[in-house]
Amino acid sequence: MAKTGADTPRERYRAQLREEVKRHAWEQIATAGASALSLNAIAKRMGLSGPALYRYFAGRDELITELVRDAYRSLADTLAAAAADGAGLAGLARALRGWALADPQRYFLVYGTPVPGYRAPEDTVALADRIMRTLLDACAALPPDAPETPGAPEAPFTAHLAAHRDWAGDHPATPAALHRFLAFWTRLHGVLSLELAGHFTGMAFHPDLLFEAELDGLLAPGF
Amino acid sequence: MAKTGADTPRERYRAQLREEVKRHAWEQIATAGASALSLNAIAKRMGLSGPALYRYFAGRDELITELVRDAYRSLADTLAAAAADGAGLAGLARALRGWALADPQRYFLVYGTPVPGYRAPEDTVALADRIMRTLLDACAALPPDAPETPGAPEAPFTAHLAAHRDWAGDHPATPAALHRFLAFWTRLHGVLSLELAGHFTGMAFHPDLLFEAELDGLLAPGF
DNA sequence: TGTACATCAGTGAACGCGCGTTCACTGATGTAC
DNA sequence: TGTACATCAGTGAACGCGCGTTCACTGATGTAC
Repeated sequence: MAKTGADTPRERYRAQLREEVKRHAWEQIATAGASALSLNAIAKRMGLSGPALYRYFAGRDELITELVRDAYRSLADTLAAAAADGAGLAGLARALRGWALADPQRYFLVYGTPVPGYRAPEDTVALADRIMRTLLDACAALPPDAPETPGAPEAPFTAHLAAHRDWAGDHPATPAALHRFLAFWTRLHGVLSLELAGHFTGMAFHPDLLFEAELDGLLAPGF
Repeated sequence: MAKTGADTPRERYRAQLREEVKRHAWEQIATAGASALSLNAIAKRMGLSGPALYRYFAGRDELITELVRDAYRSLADTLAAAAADGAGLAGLARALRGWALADPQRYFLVYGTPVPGYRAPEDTVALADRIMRTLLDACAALPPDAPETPGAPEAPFTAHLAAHRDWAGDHPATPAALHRFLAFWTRLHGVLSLELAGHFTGMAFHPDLLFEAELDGLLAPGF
């Protein structure tokens, strides 16, 4: 009787085929980029006729939106699983890197160049929040910075965050933790996105060592 | 007699029209992203017929390549001008940020999500090198880190760079300077690209303050 | 267990679109004597 | 300064392509009695 989670053979088949479409979509994105995604091409690859897919997706846009949602969910789950396994901030960082390396175009679909017109559906911000909350938790869980040297002034941006912490909602993170979270996010994204985009090719160093070096800096007191 | 720089009226006109095409191309990219760039659409907007543009560009690919080249050149020139004005690393950072904010899609065309198949033409790596060299110069020009506390070990990644500095060619930068350059590049790219992609919207802090905070960290000894 | 009906997956044809690109041609602009 | 010729910008028609999407239809799968 439950409407959600109905499990007739037909519904199972539908869900299965939707998944297969998405698998092919990811393949196509990996090969030619997200802008080249085409319903007809996917159908052809699956041995179906073009219009068949309209039984499963309202159109190209819904498919892309679904892929974005899946990417967010996958990353959120990966980080949540790492956190549940007791990973600290360093563990989360490495989980993030692993996730990104596993499928660069999936990473870019979420954090890459935005298409000027595109507006992400409402519910993806909740998914993005889940990711940020997990990272923020780990930042807040770090041992607080050295017993405040009296007279050592807070970083100006940390002070600024104390006055602009609305976006963190009711999260009990200190301004310093918020600051560390933002540094964590932006620095690791910086290394990762340049690495994935191939901007380090031709340079002989190992990107994972640069990643670890940045991570080290983020874990240091005062970072 | 000089083949280059010939300046007949016709050649001036050609150059002028090529520029106009590129201006429209940038507008189109800013509105709908680089993947939506279309020669026909540009021609229409200029009041010309589609095939007319083939007098000026061999095709869509040559136009895009030319835009990439221009973007690289523009950034290289901007940084070189700042350096010539006596700007240090902080000044270069702010020049970079100004350049990126002036036209986000231009920034993304160079440092954004790569199209899987695309191979950048050979001469753009030389332009990318010019940019990196300017930044590397500024990193090398910083006062060297505090008189090495004896026993304070070098960061492992700095040591790694000492053994993998080929990409810096004959640049007389110390491994520490190379390391600082990479941190500079990746951290600022991290803040910038997330800001330009709109990932901070909804958070109430000022991105320029985060940028300055990261910059501060990069200028500190030991960063 | 068997028949009658409803549901739904998938097809093929079709529409309109915009794209990149080629080609033969017209008309204006510059050049040489 | 004037005429004859070459150069080149831009046009319009055309080709082939793949796209997203709609629609009427067939045939298989499930459901109810």
